[in-house]
This record gives sequence, C-alpha cells and structure tokens, in this order.
Amino acid sequence: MVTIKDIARLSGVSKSTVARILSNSGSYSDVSKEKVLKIAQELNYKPNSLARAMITKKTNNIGLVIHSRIYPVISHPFFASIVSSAVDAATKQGYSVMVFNDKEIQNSLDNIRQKQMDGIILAGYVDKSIVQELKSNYIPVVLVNDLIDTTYETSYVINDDFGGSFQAIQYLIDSGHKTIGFIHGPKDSQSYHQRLSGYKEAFKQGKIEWDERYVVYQETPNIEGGIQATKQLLAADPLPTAIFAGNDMMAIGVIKEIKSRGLQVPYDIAVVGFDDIEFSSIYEPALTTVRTDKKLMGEMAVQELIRQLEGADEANTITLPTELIIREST
Amino acid sequence: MVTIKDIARLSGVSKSTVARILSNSGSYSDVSKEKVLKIAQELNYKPNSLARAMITKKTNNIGLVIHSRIYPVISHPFFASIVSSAVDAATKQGYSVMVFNDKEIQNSLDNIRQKQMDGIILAGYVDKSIVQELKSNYIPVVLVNDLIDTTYETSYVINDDFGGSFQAIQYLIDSGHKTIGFIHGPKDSQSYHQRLSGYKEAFKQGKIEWDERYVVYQETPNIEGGIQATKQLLAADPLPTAIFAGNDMMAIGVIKEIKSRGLQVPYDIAVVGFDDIEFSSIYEPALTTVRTDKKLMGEMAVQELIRQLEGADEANTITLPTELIIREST
DNA sequence: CTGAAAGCGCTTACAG
DNA sequence: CTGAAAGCGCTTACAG
Repeated sequence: MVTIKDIARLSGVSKSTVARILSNSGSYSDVSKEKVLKIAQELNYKPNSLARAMITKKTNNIGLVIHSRIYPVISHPFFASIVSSAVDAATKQGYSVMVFNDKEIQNSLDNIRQKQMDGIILAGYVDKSIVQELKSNYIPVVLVNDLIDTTYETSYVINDDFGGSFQAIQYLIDSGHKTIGFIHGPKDSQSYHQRLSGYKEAFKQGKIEWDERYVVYQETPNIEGGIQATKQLLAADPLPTAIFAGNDMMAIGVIKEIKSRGLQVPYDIAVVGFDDIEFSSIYEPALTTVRTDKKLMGEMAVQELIRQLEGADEANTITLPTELIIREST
Repeated sequence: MVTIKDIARLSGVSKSTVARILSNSGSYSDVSKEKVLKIAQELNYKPNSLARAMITKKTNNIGLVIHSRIYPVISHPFFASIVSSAVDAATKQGYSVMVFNDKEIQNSLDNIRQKQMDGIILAGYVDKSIVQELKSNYIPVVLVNDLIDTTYETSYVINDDFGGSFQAIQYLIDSGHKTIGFIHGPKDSQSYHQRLSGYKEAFKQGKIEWDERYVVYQETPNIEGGIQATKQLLAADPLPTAIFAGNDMMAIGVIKEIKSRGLQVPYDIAVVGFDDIEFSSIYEPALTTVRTDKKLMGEMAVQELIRQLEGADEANTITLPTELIIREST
C-alpha cells in the first residue's frame, strides 16, 4: 500500500504538504501540487480511510439493519429493493453501506459502534430499545417502512398507508362493494394499523356501516397467512364481495383460497393487495394493488440520514405517496 | 466514546496493561484483570475497530459486489438470498459485509481499497479486468454464481449447472419427450453454456438426435425474454413438446406465451425452469424446475473467502448440487 | 508556502 | 507482571 510518506519521499516535500495537496486544504504552491499529484497518480495512491476516519471521526459508512423476525426478510423482494436503492443512493453521496441482520441485533449494534458507522437505517419493525440504545450513543437513526412509538425524536420514512388503503377501499365502494373483508398483518405493526384506519375512513365517507366481523388479524403476513385469513372471512354470512389484503403475499393466498373453493376472482370476489411486489403483475389474475415506491423509500432514507449527518437536528417524517394499480383481480 | 485511556485512568494501570487484558494477550495479574474488566463493563467499553485495524491490517469487513447489468439484480430474489445468507454467515464468523453495486464498479473498487476490505465476493457476472485489479492489489476474491475465464487463480462457488440441466432433460426424455426446446441466456454467461452442455449430453445418452433449431438464445433472461424466445420456438415444425428455459423468469414467460396461444401446460407443452425462485411454486401451474441452493451459495462464498483470509493460498472451486423439483408444469 | 510535531485509539515489542 | 515508547496512516494547528 502506498502512503503519503511514499509520495512525500518521491516528490521531495513533506508529508504535511502532501496531505494538504491531496485533501485540497490549506495552502501550497503550484509547483508542489503538480509534483505531488503526478506521483500520486503514478503510484495509484488511494488514501487509507481508516486513518482518515480516526481523525475526522467520520467513516462515511452507514449501517442498514434489516428486520427478519417474520420471514427471511432480506430475501423478501420488498426489502431487497430497499437495500438496492439505499446502496445506490449512498454511493452517489460518497457513503458505503454495511448490511446487518437484526436476528442478532445486539451483536450488530456492537459492530455498529465498534466500526464507527456514521448513522443507521433501521428497516422494518424494530424494538424500541434498539432505537434507544442507538440514540444514547448519539448515532443518527432513520426508521424505514414502519414506525414505532418512542419517546426519542426519530426520523422515519413510511408509505402513506392510510391514504393508499383509503383509496383502495373507496375504489371498491365505488365499484359497488359494500361487504369488504380486511386482512390486518401483525398487531404490533403501525403500518397495518394505518391501513385499517384508511379502510374505516373510506367506509365512513361512503356512509356504509362498518362490520367488524370482516376484519381479520394475521400475524404471519405471507401466502399461507392469506389462505388462513380467507378461510375465516369466507365463514361469514353474507360472504364478502371483496377482500382487501394487508399485503400482496397475503392477497395471493386469498386468491388461491377463493379459487380452491371453485369461486372466481374477480367475478365472485374481488381482491386487492398492498405493496405491488414484482410478482403481483405476473400472477394470474394479475393483482390490483396499492403500489409503494420501494426505490424511493431507500433513497429517501439515505437522504434523510445524510441530512442528519450534516447537522440537521430536528427529526423528520417523510410520507411517501402510494398509487392504486388496477389490474385483473378487481 | 470511552477508550482504553479512560479505563487505564479509572483502574489505575497503564494503557498497555489494559490493552493486554482486553485483547487477552501477553501477561497480566488476576488483580489487574478483574479491575480492568469491571471498569470496561461499567463503561460499556467497545474497542474502536478502526484503530485496531490500522495496526492489525485487518478490518474484518468483506465487500459483496452485486452485478446489475441486466436488471436491478440486487432486488432479484435470487441475489437477495445471497446477500442475506452471506450477511448471516459473515456475522457468525465475526465479519461484517459491505454491499456494493457494480454499476459504478470503478468507484466501488476504489472504496474497497480505501476502506481496506479484507476480501471481496463478486456475485454474478464480472469483467475480467475487475478480478485482475483486485488480484494485483492482493485482495482475496471469490466469484459467485458465474465464472469467468481468467489467467488468475480465483476461487469460485457455482451451481452444478451441467448436472442440473442434464437431470432435467433426462427426466423429460424419460417422460417421452423427443423434441425439447432450450432457451439459452446471455452468451457471455458460463452458467448457460454449462446448462446447454447438460442438455446436449442428455440427448446424447438418450441416443436422440439433437436438432439445433430448438436452441434459442436470449440476452435478456426475464419474462419478456421468455415470451420472445417461445415465439421463435413455436415457429418450428414440428412444435417442441417440452421447453427447458434457462431460468425461472424465462420459464414463466414461456408458459404465458403458450397459454396465450390457447395451448395448455403441461398437456400440449411441458415447461421446466432453472433456479427455483420463490415465485415458481406460487405461480399456476407451479413450475417444475432445477432448484439451486441460494442460501448455501452465500454461505459457501463467505466460508471460502474466510478460508483465504486465514492463509489458504490455492484457489478452490466449489460446485453446489442442484435438485430437480417436479411440480405441475410437466 | 512549508515542515515538525502532536494526536486519533489502539497494538506490540521491549526493558525493567 | 508492568509501563514507556514507537508506530499504523492520516489530519491539523502552529511556527517559521
């Protein structure tokens, strides 16, 4: 590895001068500059960021902690896009991203501190205590995709869960549906609470009585969860004419269960999902769903974190717009 | 941040002694040990890995470069599992992983050098020159999921593309198929070459004449690519009775195109994919495919890289077994 | 404009 | 068993 010492020796100036030229700070002569830059170039010099970070107290590394309590969530298409877009956005701004899995969260937290990450993005559900620990170590944090009730001021980036849900139900109501099932995800997830609120609000504005028998809770929001929830929903009388699933994976389960009973989607029962994962447009029938912008989510999380790293102190709440995508399941 | 200096002061010994005790090296008395450990505990001391790395020349960080030439590959379910399992495996061994996107590969490479990554995993197709640059900087490299022809000795982890393909075609032949279409992915991918070889070998062993009209190349191996390739295949006379797609996404395109012509899968034409991505079992008809072990792939890549970091010098080739999963499309 | 010096937080011989 | 010292590769005042 070539160091400033090597460059200093070869260009006949001191390390200090080399350092000043290379970091473009302080003053130096054009002559020195030319010599130093030329040698650095020839030697393909790259500054050692560890050494730099020791002094500047800034590594230009951010941590991305992925939640994995429910299913292997990193491999979930939804979170994968966040990782991808976060990496891209961070790279553009001169940061690198280190990915951690919250399965061994305490371990990750220790790593984050030891490795001097500048800040952390927590994607998905996290325990309050995690945010607390980070905050008490003065590490900037941005929460993504779900929020938690904390006494600490924390920035977060979430989807407009309420609005997306509201729009979906309103569309269903406008299409003539009056009995609409709703499948709620894990109870500790704020996102699903918001989606339920949007559901209720649409009923209210549509002046339709809301019947709680059609709201079902499902702790494992995947295909199997959707199937189980649908079994409950289809035990009601009258049958719902539409089902709004808390997410796309559950929605696919809903369709599968409906089909298995010899009923047809959307003729007998219409189905709407939430997320617009890649499969939703590929599945048959293609799923009507509330699209969230996963790419933007990663980007905004990075942007907000960097904003904090650069000194902003107030916590920011960023709500990303959703869009109803109408396909074949309604 | 609490440092060994703080601990030294509070426990009344020198920094050297604290360092020795904390890193459990050299010698020290039990009395000192007890005092130091207690204080370190109380102060919730975590060593600064930057400082440590400066001396040991080891960061315990590895880079994972994800290829994204064809589609946003990080968000591709296949690569997401690799990221996930690599992070898990690395964590278990005391390493952290930094994710880079090869879209800006030179930029990433600079980062990798500056940030002193101990080693690199290159997932997906990479240009020879990248491996060369890494090697000439003495950075250990492991190639994953595709290999390249390089004069440098490099370790890689790949699937048994030949064997998986061979088994799939043999199964098709055993089921009575004689005219089997094959959709090859990008020409520069060794994986697809291997899959084609397996296809040919099965024909050879089945003593069936191989007809090159049934082999089609497709540079964009996604659903649309599968649809286009199928159009070519269905222009042949006689029609193939089975189509083996180079990957699952293309296989789904194949099925869509077959369906759109009013033909039925598998009755008119059987379809087999490769990968066994999550969606393959969800799609209808559920896809018969060659399963690859994405989780194991990430794990083995990490394991092999660590093996090198610990001094192993020969390059290792790890071929992961595949498994034919028979579902509804055949 | 330039160089010597101190220091970031740690590790590692080396004397005592 | 213990402490002082040197050093990892850089940055940053500070004299000159």
